[in-house]
Amino acid sequence: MADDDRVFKALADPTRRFLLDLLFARDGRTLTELESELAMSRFGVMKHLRVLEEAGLVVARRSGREKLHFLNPVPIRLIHDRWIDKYTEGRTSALVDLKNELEGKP
Amino acid sequence: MADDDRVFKALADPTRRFLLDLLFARDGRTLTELESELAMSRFGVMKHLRVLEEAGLVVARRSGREKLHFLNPVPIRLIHDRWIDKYTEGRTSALVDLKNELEGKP
DNA sequence: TTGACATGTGACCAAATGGTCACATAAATT
DNA sequence: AATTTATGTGACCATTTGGTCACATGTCAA
Repeated sequence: MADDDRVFKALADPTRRFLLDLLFARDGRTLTELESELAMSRFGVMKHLRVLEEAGLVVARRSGREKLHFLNPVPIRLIHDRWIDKYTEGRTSALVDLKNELEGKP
Repeated sequence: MADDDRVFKALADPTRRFLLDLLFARDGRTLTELESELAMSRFGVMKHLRVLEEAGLVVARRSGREKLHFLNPVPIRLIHDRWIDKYTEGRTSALVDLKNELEGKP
């Protein structure tokens, strides 16, 4: 499976996106801590985290008997740049407006 | 299922992303035309197009015996703005640099 | 060192997904 | 009118997915 496909598939599940949101709010959480935020058994969360790890969206480090999970936004940036950007171009943003104004364009 | 979840799930399949790419390159194609670009039966393509339609990524219009398919990038923009943007911020772009410079920030 | 705690593995299961086919209908062509 | 062309529906099937559980291992604390 291609890298970006793994990322898209990892993002396709709402539980996994919620896990990313949790890690975005605060990094370095343990499995049990993440489990406590979800209405799901520890094993379900483990599987989801594994999918996220294989997509490179989460990086984990073992510390004693705990496993600490960290968010890695790089894959999201990659699919953004290589794929999504193409479909979201063409909108004038405030910044682009500013730039055009400075350059004397209408 | 929530709207953005439908979009993420629709984007999770490489065949469907390829269909979007085809429609991005040229709009208004018929089912048979799209089928001819894929190593898959017409029925498989129909199912994928249906998923894309239900996510709002493709809009179709019947014309005689043909069905014309059009790309609608709005849902991609929405998940971009509401979700992906959050993870892709923090990169200094040329435009942000310019804005900061104008405002006298370092 | 004994027990509690944190994580891991493999079996297992139901439901969703991705795909095919037989058949059907509607529209254009000849 | 007869035929071809374009699309639609429902049954069907294999595989993947999302989830549980029993059990096992490693690590910290009393």
